[in-house]
Amino acid sequence: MDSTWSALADPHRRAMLDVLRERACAVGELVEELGFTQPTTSKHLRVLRKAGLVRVRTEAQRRIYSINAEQMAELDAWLAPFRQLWNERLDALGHHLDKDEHSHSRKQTDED
Amino acid sequence: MDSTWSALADPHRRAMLDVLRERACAVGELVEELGFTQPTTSKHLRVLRKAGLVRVRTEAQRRIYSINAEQMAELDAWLAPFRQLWNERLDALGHHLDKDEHSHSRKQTDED
DNA sequence: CCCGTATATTCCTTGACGCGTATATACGTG
DNA sequence: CACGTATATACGCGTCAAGGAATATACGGG
Repeated sequence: MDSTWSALADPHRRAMLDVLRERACAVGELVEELGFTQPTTSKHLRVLRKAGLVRVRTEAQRRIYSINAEQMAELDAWLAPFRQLWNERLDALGHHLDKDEHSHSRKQTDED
Repeated sequence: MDSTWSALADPHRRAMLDVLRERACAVGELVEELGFTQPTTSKHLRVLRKAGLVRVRTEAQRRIYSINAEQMAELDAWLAPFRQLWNERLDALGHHLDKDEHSHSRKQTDED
């Protein structure tokens, strides 16, 4: 899914997921815990909900949000084929430690 | 890292990573394979590079891009604590299949 | 040194996003 | 039904990212 990844692009939303991973929370608890305003929190929760990353359970006036593990599993599913790459790399490091003369310690990725 | 996640928010860039996972590619090959224009491809590659998700190797005029497995591993590291959640869920399904009366089959996430 | 190939960058416009403020809706209580 | 609590939404604004077209840079060959 596309909205799933764009939902994770925002660090605030990842922080919310980190909290929700510990326990399901009402909106007000997230507001207290993270310090965002209530409308902002609700709007981020809406994005997470549309992305399928969280689900809601209504409990009187309160909305209890919790992680939707299945959607998180989809993220993991996309990541899974890449996992083989760093396993190979770790394996390679074990075999011939300095074959690439530590060239990976050069920072060539943030040359801006 | 923050730029790492925002880089993945774009489906084009995820597609590029999917290609690069199979084999390292020059820019031109990515252009052919994915059908984006050359400037667009270069710009997306720049984002991926700044995010640390790919690295470049210069080879005459061509720039060979490849996955940076270490940064992908960081994504996996963030995802890891959540993995426990769906393992628990799968485990729970195994033990008492319909304890939550299949409530997770209701789509309450895309109510927009 | 000029040229062709390969790639990066700039400029510009447009659309999406996040925040804050204000307001609307839902729910329980007296 | 008026009220307070809890949450969601609408609006206006500033910022930012993406795409297209044009241009600039790097490299190798004759």
